[in-house]
Amino acid sequence: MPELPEVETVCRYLREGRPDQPPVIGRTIRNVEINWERSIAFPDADIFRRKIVGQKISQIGRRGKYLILKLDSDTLLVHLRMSGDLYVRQPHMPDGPYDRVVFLLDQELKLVFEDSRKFGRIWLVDNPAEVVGNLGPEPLGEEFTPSSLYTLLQSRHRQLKPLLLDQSFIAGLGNIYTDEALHAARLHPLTLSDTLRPEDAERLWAAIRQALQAAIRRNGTSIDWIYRGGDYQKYLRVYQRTGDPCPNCGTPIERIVVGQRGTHICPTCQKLL
DNA sequence: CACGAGACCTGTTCGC
DNA sequence: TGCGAACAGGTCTCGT
Repeated sequence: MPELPEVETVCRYLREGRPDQPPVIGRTIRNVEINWERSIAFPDADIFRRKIVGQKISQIGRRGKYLILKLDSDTLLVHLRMSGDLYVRQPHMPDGPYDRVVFLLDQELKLVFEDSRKFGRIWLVDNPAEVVGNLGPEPLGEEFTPSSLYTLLQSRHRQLKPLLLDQSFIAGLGNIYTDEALHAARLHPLTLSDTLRPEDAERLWAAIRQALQAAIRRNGTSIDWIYRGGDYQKYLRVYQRTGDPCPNCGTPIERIVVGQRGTHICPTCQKLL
């Protein structure tokens, strides 16, 4: 499900609430149900339970695709991977078949980690850098500039798409927004990173920021039945639009495979340099 | 260092 | 209709 815009949306719902979901800030974790132990990456499930019970959630943030919940004395990190979701369930709402970890809060509220494919992971650590310390820059942050991207691209000799998906290069891009950004920047996904000129890097920089910001404004992209809310899928230019006309030139969008990931390009607009 | 394959999982869709 | 293959928003590990 989630890339940066979807995680940002989940983060905002947890922090600020939404019509069917009260905010989670300030609530105390009274107990935890762990229905799939491997969802807990660290520490072991019994230690996790013992440490987390009684702690209050004081802040909620995001780094790359990680949700970061500050507790009284530890930090809870959640990565939703492919099919995860994290949201508050009210007493009248039924349990679901994919509830992997359920945090029981005050007032019969539950913070539910739902994850059909079981790829998602949760950490409870003293220092969040233990988990997110190796991430690359935040693409919407101030330190990410056209020239910093150009320098980073020059420092590697890799195909653009796998490089943009590498979270230690830039944090937060996934398959959807990488395809969207490369198309908007008119760059072929197999282009080698150190062949870009400064103006190519600047176009890519702008395309990445634009795609992420526009998707956040639409509350993210909903492709499966799993994700509730966002509607950026209506505005996708190439992702899962194989055969549809390119919004720039009308050429049918093609699907190729790059680094074992389905990849969507316009063969006219995105020429290999 | 760069790259490809395989693993981890379950559910849906596609093709015959 | 049925059934296996292919595919899905992610990341890690291993071998070359």
